[in-house]
Amino acid sequence: MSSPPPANAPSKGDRTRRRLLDAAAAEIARRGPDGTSLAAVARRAELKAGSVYFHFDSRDHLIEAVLEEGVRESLRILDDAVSALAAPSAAPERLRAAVRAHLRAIEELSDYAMVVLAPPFHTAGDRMPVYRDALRTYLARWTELISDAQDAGVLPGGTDPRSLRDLVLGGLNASGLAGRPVADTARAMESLLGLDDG
Amino acid sequence: MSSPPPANAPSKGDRTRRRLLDAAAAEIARRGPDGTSLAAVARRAELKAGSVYFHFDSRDHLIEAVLEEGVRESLRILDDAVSALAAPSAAPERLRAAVRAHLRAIEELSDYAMVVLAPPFHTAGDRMPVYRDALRTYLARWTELISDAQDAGVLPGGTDPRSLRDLVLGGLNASGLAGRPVADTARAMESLLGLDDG
Amino acid sequence: MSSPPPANAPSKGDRTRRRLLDAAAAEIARRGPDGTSLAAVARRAELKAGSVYFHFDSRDHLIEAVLEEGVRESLRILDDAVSALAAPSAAPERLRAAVRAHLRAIEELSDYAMVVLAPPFHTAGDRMPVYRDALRTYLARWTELISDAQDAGVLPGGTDPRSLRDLVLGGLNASGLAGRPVADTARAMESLLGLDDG
Amino acid sequence: MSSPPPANAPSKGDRTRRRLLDAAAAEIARRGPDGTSLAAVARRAELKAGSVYFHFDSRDHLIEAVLEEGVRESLRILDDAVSALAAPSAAPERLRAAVRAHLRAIEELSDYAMVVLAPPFHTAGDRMPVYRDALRTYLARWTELISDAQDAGVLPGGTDPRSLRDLVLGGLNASGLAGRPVADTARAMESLLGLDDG
DNA sequence: CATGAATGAGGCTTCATTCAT
DNA sequence: AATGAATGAAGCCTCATTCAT
Repeated sequence: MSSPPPANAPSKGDRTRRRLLDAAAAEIARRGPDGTSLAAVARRAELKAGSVYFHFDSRDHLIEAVLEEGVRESLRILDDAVSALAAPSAAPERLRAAVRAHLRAIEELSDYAMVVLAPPFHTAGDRMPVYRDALRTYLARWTELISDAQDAGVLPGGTDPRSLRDLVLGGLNASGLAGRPVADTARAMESLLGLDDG
Repeated sequence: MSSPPPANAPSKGDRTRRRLLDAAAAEIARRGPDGTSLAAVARRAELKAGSVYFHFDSRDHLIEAVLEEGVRESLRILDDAVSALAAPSAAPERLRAAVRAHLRAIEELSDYAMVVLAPPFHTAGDRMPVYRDALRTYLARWTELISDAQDAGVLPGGTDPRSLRDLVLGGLNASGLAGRPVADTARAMESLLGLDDG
Repeated sequence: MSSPPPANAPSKGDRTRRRLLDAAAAEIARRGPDGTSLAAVARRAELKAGSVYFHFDSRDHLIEAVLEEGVRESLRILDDAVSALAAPSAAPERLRAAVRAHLRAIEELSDYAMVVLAPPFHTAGDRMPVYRDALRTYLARWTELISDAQDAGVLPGGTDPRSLRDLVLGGLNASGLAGRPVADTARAMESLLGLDDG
Repeated sequence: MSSPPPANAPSKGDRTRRRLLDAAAAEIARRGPDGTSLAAVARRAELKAGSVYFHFDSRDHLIEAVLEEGVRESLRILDDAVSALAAPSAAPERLRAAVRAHLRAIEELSDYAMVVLAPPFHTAGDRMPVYRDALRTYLARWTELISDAQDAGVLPGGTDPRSLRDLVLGGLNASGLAGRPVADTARAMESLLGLDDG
């Protein structure tokens, strides 16, 4: 017979769930949340549409899970990068690390990043509280970083840090989602932010 | 018995067409192109869904008309602003005028701007050549402005001007669409671009 | 001003009505009564759909007028041909004249014939009494001709003449509508009916 | 708890599919392919319109399946009848068997036959290649039979066998579809074709 | 006479969802 | 854990028809 599974191995159900999340992320990245049909996701995951309901309560719950996972992973990458700095580190240094982390997230998360960062998807937040809260946390973290940099004189004070944050994140996302080379984008943004040299 | 209409008065059809475009812009701004149903547009325009076909060939044609008008108007505002400068004017001056024009477009065009600038809508471009071409023209104009600014030493050379362009436009759009005060956004962006003083 | 029209000249309305009938016949011949839309007919007649209602009470009335005209003309051709024979003429001679007249009708009436003779259109008869009655008259005339030929010993007696009539007309119609050369069809049918030589 | 189904029992899906085909045949026979609405078919099959799509890709595919099945069954009946003759059998004998087979098909296939044989339905062939090909095969088989009969001197030579075939099939169809007694129609056609006695 | 504009009904199709198996 | 089958709502579109102009 088959040998017993290792202790922490993902069960069959876990693996199917993962396939569904990946399939949904791919569809959402290509067609947007509204253009994504359960049938298309199921097909991509090699399942029938009805079977999705064994793993998720509804189409919206599946989509929300994808969006939330995207933001949560982005936050993890961001926090890891900032934590990895020799503490205590200066605001500009942290800001530069954040810029790079954000771009790395876009690169590494592929479909999940596309799904999360494209601004118009934010409208989905209305119906999806878990996703909305995760996004708020992510943005709050950035607001802090920006605010600190303003206090340190690296960024212009007297401006709502959220405006600056949107300017920075919006720029990074647009460039990243357009497929510009990450190194290019990073260098240009760091130059604009006056973070050129260590 | 009714007095004759003035020479250039819009006909009843013209007025209905305009109502439809505005209604569609509002819906698209709120739900995205894919989330916009013909019935919702018609309801907003106080028409029945079937009547839309008297004015547009299909839902897609209507949506494309909205997107295209948004970009076209944005381009007009941009070109007007740059042309209004005392010629010949320097690259930085032109860039600053463009930044302000773009923000003004976001403000003035309201729904149409939202519709046009939100990056993910770009996917709609696949099926909508007229919109796609208009968008290309708009982006090309910006690439030029950026490139000139690079040549003038205001922006970092050695970077693909399209990366810089996406950074700038992406930032402005995100900030503008998020409803940040335009003055704030303008000041912050000009500071980042080193355009602070004349 | 314009000179007064000649006494019996068709009025403008008459001419439009004729254009509509011809256009409808063409559409019906190509797509069948159910596949024929008012818009298509109007387009072919270079009118707008709404204008049709000035000339006909409804789409069904227009279609019925076409069908009826087709049968009426076929009957005229048939009666003319039989009347033209040197009276009194024998049954076989009359039958041969009828066969040739029917084929000539198919040829000359073109769209109108196609419209009339294709059996499945008979279902339209349910809603269209004028057409149904005209068709009955036509079929009755043929039943007589067949019956006379049976009495004259040219066709097998002891068979319901209507069965024979359907056999003959069905064959002629199928061959004619399939576009077989009329001479071929006529010769073959006359041979089957034993009408080869005078 | 329920006893296991017999080996070759049709599944629930098979039975629904059959109900749909029958319902569609009935509708087509009564209103023609163009007059047949999905809703009407679904109602007759005691299903909702949308459910049809679980079994067929589109309304056109369903209709084509009906037409094709009608011709295919007719061909089977024809081939069975001719094969059943003591081989080798003479051309006239085969032709007589074919005439009777064709009439039997009209009788047995009921709605399916009506659907298949009514000439104007041929226009449907444009969009329906499977049906078109089946029909061609059927007609080709008849052309052979006719041609052989010509060679054997039973039917007039010097005439395109396809004209003769249309004459014969058109006659049989018209008479069969009009509901004439099959025995009457068979006797009359055999008399016309000179096939009266063995 | 004819058009422009609108309507309401109906048609085809997609889709999220349910449920028995 | 997954499928087969069905549903009902909704979406897009066509069309006969009406009516003011």
